[in-house]
Amino acid sequence: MKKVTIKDVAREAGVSVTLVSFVMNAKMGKDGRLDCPVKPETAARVLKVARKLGYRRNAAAASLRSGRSNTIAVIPTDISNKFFAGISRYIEDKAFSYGYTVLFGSSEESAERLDAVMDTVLAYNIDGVIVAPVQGGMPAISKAINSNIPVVLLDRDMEGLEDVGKVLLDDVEAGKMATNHLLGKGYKKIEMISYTLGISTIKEREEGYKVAMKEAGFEENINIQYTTYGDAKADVAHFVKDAIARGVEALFLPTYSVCAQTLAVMKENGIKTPKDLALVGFDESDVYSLYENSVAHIVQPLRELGEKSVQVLRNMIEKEPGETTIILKPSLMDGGSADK
Amino acid sequence: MKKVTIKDVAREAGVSVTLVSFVMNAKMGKDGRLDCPVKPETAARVLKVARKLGYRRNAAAASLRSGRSNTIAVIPTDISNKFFAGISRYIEDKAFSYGYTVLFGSSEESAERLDAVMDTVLAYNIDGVIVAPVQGGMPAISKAINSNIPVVLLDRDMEGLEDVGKVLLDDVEAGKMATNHLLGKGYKKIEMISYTLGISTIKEREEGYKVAMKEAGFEENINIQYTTYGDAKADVAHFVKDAIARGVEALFLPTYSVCAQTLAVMKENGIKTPKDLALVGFDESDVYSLYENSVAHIVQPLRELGEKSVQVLRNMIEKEPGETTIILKPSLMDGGSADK
DNA sequence: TTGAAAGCGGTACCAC
DNA sequence: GTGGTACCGCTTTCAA
Repeated sequence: MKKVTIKDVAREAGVSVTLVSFVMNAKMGKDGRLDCPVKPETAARVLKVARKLGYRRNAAAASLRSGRSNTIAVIPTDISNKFFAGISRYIEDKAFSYGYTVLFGSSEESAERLDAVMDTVLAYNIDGVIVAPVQGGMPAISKAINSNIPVVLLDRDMEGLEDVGKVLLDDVEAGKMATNHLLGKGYKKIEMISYTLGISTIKEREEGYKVAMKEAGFEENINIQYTTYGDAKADVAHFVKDAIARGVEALFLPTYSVCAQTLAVMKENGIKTPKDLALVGFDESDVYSLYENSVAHIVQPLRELGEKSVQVLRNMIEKEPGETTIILKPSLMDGGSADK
Repeated sequence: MKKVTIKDVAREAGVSVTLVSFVMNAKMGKDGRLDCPVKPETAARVLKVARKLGYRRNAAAASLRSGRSNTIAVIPTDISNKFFAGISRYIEDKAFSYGYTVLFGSSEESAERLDAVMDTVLAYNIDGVIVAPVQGGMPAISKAINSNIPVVLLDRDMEGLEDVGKVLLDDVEAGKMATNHLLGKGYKKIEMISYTLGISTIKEREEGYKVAMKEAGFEENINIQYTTYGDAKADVAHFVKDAIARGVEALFLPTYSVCAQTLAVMKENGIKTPKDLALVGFDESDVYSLYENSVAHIVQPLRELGEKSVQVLRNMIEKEPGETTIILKPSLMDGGSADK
């Protein structure tokens, strides 16, 4: 079986290529099954021939001619991260329902990689991009905007970009929620271990923590320890031991990875939660329920984040009016690690 | 900034489009930096103009004309699975080093979805496909083969497919290894909880388990409980309690998901490992090290699996000779769950 | 309803 | 070394 083109179908069906093109692109209205200016019988015949010959549209040709590809790109920072892996599914489903194909490319939390992926993606005549910005990723994202490709920022905000859509979590609220949960249980010496990643998300979670502590009258207890993405292991071990020594009662860990690191350190050193140290983590993972004492954590509305980002992008692509910035609310999943 | 084409560059640089095409496609040899029949000064000028104008090759046009896209597709069964997420990175890196772009599309363990992804992928003039077969996925995979697109089966074998490359784990060996590890510790009543997924991988792990048990003289202890992918939770709870009641000493869990389910059941019911039940799991996860008593597990050589699959695919695409079936060896990561 | 023909932006082949 | 030009397969006027 070799490449079957629209011409082959046209010849075999005894019609022009135009007709075949019409038929192949016809979405069927909810009534019977047509919507194009082609006689039903002709359409049926074309369809039959196409199927018989195993015709498959050449996306490259279609995209070249029409300038559209019905394809959107999604660039998460780490595809193996449960947060993005979960969101990906919702994005795919929603995109599919709009007739878009989705291409994934991970930036691995690197601006250079983001730039490379963006180049590839732009070369493919993509209709729009959903991207989670990384530190220093501004130029790469600007490229898309300058090429007139609609961009939606997902999960992380980035200032100074014009005409971009945004679908974010209310991270300040998330920080407050986690902190208030611990405060509500009666903990007072609550601290954070955070990343120097320089992304909006984490900064706002820190902000929420601070606000909640202030409001509760424990401003003097506010303390955030910073580590670096990638080699956090040693730092975290040090922080945790130090915290215990200083009588810290609880920690808010604003990402899954820093939480996993912390749990590892605690396990190695026989530090029990919540007895020795109460915890609230972030995002979902099997680890939270399987850990000795299940871990309380902030949950993001993955489905909504995924679906909304596609919706916003679609509106931008089709130039339809609609919300362009959407902020969603987190929720808290309780667990033994926050008990008192 | 609007679309800049090769023509714009040609005009601006005062050369023909042919020259621009040459220059844009020139890979630089390790010496200075050319490899094409273009005078260096001309090449430099073209390059400068291209950069100034912000030229970006239109992949659709290139692919349409040349019939190649320098793009390969990877279709795992579940992108959020640590196994595939890990492999993806190695695939991307290796593919990149060969000058390929990678497109991902998950089949979600569904033949229908695999078919849809395959259609999309074939429409894109893809040069080759790396796919993890799902049950009933034969027709979808045949499509690619019939379209003369090279196919490499990753992780799972599927019989009756001609001219496909294969990069697999020695799953019989993995089953033996896990079982022998437990036998070596002195366990005798060793059983398995497995899936009725109907994929080669799991069947062979079962085979390895049986062989090892037989060789050790415990043939009469061989017992495999089967559950179904998706709704294993209740089954597993039942199996585990039943196993305990029957005096089973150890379980070999041949996938991450069945292992995670088992751990959840054990935690809920206060069943301790290895005291009440010894375990050997499969694949990697943070869970294994963070679980109360760390979990011994079989590890697959992700890097090799990923790199080899790209290599095999490349050889097939370029019609270069080389191994077309590669079987890699697993290893075992010990953990407290297998102690005695 | 239908069809002819003009490109979309590159690449490949050939001539100079 | 360099340039001219016929396509790749499809969509999209425009006319019939």
